[in-house]
Amino acid sequence: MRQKEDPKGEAVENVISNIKLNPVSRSRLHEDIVSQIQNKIITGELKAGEKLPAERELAMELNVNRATLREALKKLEVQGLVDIRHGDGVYVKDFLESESLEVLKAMMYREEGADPEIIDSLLSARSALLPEVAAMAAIKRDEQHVRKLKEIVEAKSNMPVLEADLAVHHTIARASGNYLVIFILNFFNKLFREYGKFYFSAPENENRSRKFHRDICEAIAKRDAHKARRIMKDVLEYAHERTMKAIIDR
Amino acid sequence: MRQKEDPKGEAVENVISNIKLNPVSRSRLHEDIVSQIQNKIITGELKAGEKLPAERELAMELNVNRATLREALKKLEVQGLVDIRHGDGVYVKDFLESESLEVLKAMMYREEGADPEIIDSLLSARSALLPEVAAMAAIKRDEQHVRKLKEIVEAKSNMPVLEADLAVHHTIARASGNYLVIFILNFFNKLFREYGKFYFSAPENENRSRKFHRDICEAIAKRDAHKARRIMKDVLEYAHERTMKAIIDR
DNA sequence: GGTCATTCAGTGGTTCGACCAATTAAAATA
DNA sequence: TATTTTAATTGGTCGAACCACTGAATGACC
Repeated sequence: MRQKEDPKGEAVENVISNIKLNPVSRSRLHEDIVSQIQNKIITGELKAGEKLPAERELAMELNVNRATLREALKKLEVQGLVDIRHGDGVYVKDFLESESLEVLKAMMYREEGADPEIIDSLLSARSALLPEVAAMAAIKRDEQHVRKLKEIVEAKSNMPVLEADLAVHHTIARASGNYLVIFILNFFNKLFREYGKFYFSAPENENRSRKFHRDICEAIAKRDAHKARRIMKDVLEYAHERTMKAIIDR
Repeated sequence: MRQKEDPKGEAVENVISNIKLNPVSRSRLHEDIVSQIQNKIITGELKAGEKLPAERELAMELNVNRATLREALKKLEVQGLVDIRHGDGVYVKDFLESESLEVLKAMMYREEGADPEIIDSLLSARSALLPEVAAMAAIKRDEQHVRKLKEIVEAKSNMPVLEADLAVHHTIARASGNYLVIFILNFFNKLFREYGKFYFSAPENENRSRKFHRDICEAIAKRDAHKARRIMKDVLEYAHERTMKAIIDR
């Protein structure tokens, strides 16, 4: 039975050989570690099922204390990126099984600039979900939501069109009365705030959005679910196409 | 300047007086702490903006070591529930502003039994999103996904029907090739694992699901997006109705 | 009296070294 | 050979210390 710590054991070779993690600068140490391991997992350098070196070893390799490394591992555990098993070891999980939007965000931001594949994912997901949300909103909305929509439509000349657009989407999500939808839409909007500039850089798209805001507001006010769904679907598919074109041409 | 630790200072009174956190049993200590603080935030006992006692104090109150408390706080930080400011303190955040699905899950699980409104939200959101995902999957799937679906369909007599159902949804999400959709579906599935029992308690629903798995697999294998969308839509609307009925009648 | 730079106690961040507890596999035993 | 025992490995907790940042009290200066 071991009684002493850090028995100066030679590198264990029955686990993945060497994952080349860099020693780290002095400040937000554990955050740097989180980023490093997160990136190695997301890029596939660390694959699902692989066992990380023991904490004592890994800490030494990173040139940090074990407690600091453990704080980093705890964060990665919450993000669903690693599985920590008492008495056994730390195992890499499949990051696509993660439900952490933090991880998704890390995937999106891991490349400089805009990753066309990720933006395409976002725009597709919006196109898939929002038409039905618009229909739900048309049915379940109350006067308060209609008032809010009209406010945005009327005030939007004083409002950047991207902000107005996000506000319209957000209000429609609220009007749908569905908690999950509100949550998901909040996340979509946070991402679209980054990427919407590619779409709204063209003036004709801005005009189209203004018209869209008027039309969807009217459809929801009239409780016309079918029309709301159609309007939303059309504008999102148009925006999808134009945004991808703008990104590829840039 | 302080040179010694734990200067036996009297309880500081310029922060929230006493949040009554219970000392904790010996195993998964930091997880118990996470749960306690999480609950206190979600129930509103700890309000946004409030400052937690200093780590050294809080650790003493919980009867745990400071390192253990810090691991718990790091997890809460990732969940977006607290804001840790070096040299200042730990502040409670507004959990409704969080984009962490972990937090949403904690909110859903905080009541005993099943909250009909939450389940209705979940089933509506599924009905809104998944038909389009099925259509996407029919177009973008490759052979690997078809093989996986057939495996599930054939093996599912040995598999609890709920697990088979979740696996089918998950495979379809992967086949869609849309990262956002995969993440969102993972989350839906984790919730539905809790609530699906209300639906599958009826044998006729289990049979319907088996047929659904066969049909959607076939439609996707044939790249028939229209049929896949229709099949998914029908089964989800049926499941929505039956599940809500089962819950209300229970 | 008001403004600014300084000081310093308090707080989170990191380090060290140790022991506890769960797991696994090798070794001893039936 | 099958089972039990043992010991090494690994994550979990502990406690004590020092480092680094923040903000408010202090005091010099205008």
